Amino acid sequence: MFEMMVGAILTQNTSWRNVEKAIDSLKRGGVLTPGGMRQLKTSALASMIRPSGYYRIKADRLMAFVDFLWENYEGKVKKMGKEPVNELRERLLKVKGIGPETADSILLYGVRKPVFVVDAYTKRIFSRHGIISEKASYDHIQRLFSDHLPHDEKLFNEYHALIVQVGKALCKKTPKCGICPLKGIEQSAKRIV
DNA sequence: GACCAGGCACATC
DNA sequence: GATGTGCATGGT
Repeated sequence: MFEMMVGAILTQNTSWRNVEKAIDSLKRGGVLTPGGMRQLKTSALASMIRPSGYYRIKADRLMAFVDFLWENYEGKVKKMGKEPVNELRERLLKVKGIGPETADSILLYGVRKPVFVVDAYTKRIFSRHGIISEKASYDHIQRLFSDHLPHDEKLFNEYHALIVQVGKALCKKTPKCGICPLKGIEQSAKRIV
């Protein structure tokens, strides 16, 4: 689903609320498709996604991704989804502006592959519980989940959604403030490790 | 008005 | 290989 892939890039270090405004503007402009977006000038795209912040950089990144889609898959998300996950992930990571989290979001939410997405919330929650180190690498954290959970797209999708939900409610300033709503997930977190 | 948000590339040491 | 910095808007 192209919209989710665009969202994955726009949400880089940005709240989803602001991303929605940008997505709406793309929808209204009728350019929320690989073909429509490719027709745009980068500057025009940039002004449409302004509310999502870092708009000049993100316009470049979106264009790089759309070019990638056209150069390799005739602009078809479906065709991209047919490629084996590991190969696709490697290729996505080579696109400028797509790092591990964005690549994995595209794989999970865009083409429904069972890939676990690690984000700031995941790190914050699980490191605060002493389950991972604060400076654990992306790959390390991902492997932790990947090795202990069944590879099920729906499960990963839901699990990530729950992490985001808890993460948002989580106190950001004082790691040990004691009022964070985390007690409930502690058991489930430990169970998978 | 300060601080933060579901990253990433690039420069520098 | 680790660490620092720029990118920018909108909500609290």
